[in-house]
Amino acid sequence: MLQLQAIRESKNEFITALKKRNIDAEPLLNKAIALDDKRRETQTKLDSTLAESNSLSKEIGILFKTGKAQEANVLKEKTGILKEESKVLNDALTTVTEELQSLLYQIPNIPHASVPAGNTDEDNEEIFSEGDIPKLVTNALPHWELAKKYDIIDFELGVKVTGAGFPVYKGKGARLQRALISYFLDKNTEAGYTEMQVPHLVNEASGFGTGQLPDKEGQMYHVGEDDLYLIPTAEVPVTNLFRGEILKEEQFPLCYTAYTPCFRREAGSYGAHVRGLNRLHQFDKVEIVRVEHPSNSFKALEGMVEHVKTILRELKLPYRVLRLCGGDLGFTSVLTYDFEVFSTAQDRWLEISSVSNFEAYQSNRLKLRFKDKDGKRKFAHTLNGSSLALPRVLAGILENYQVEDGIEIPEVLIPYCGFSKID
RNA sequence: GGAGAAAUGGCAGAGUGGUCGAAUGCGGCAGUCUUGAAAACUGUUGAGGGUCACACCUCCGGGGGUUCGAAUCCCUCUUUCUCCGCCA
Repeated sequence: MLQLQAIRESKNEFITALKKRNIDAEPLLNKAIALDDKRRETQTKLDSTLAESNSLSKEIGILFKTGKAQEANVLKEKTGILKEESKVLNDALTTVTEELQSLLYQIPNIPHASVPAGNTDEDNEEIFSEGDIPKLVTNALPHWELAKKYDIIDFELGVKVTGAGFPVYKGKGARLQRALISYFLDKNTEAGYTEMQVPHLVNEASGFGTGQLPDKEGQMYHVGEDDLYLIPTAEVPVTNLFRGEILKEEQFPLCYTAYTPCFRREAGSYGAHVRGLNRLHQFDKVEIVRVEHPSNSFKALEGMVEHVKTILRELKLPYRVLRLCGGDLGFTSVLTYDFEVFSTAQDRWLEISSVSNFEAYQSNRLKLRFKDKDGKRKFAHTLNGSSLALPRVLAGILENYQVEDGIEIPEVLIPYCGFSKID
């Protein structure tokens, strides 16, 4: 959520920047300022009404104590009127505050200067690529065929137990999954991230804190009976660990990593691009989350990008890094880098990581602040990234490492798997 | 799931209708003393709104109510603890 003060100070810059998201923000921002003016005005009126009422109450107390009941009763009538007034004003304040709040929820974050304008993923900007695209054997198979051939992932079993998009990993497939999780967590730990195990269900307040609610309600599974949401990413529980906190400056940076399954309804997705592991309702992901001093958040973002690169380099997967354009940028993000691995057998790029800086947008919702040297409270910056999402990494490995008589295991994973080939 | 108890500032813990935004202790910060540190002593120390700055307003788990006036009384929800039951 944007800060009112920032909107007031930088309205024109915000309007220009939000054009990159193809949004005409001018009416929204003007309305926000107008509502805030109204809110302040109402608040001031209410305050002075309450102040008058408070001082009268004190007088009444004194009058009763000194036995002047008659005079007290005269004042009581006055406070009665003030009470009516303050009730009306209080209702008006509630209304305008809620209106302002829901308006602010509708305004996305301001894209960074480096974010290219654009509408779709076609307009994303490739900024880096690495790794050779392997020459595969003739009759190379896509991962869903390989999964069947070597009996390591069973999509039909998942359909039987739950439904489409809930695969069952079997034997070496399951072991490879577990190996990847351990490997990612170890790499993140090495890089200074503290491993956490967090709940896989969150309450409504957490959904609001990181921005999944109110907009993306339909993307999360909701347990109505207990009013809880299945997490779509570890970002939600991990970032919300710090909801409402006031940090000390010397606590920065806070760096955490967590493995969780992720649950996404993916309403409306269909077609060839969602075959196999390409798009699932439940998948595994290892996430990294940072809470940073505002002066360091972009440096931290670059550091996260470099960190993810080292992992892909070790896995020897061909990948590229994209800077997302305004139209593709997530609602709460200022700047996002997507990592894509090349799926040779499908002849397409698969997104495997998304690394973002949210600046103060989430912090404002979370009320995640720190005290600076002058003792002033300011919003911290939050960042997160996948390091990494499992299914498409797995797809990339299966497809790119396939040989005539099986699938080889990337060298760094062999100690984790306990085998070097799937056959 | 049943029965009971509780929820107060960073923490501990007073406060049961009227200068209570809240005693006291610990912790934090600043200072005195000291070569330095510790100890001791003195001062200071919650959050939000509002203001140029004050004033002022709101907040004692959340919401609602009674009252001129609520941390304090009533209703309700949530959470925690104890006991019983069930259970990986």
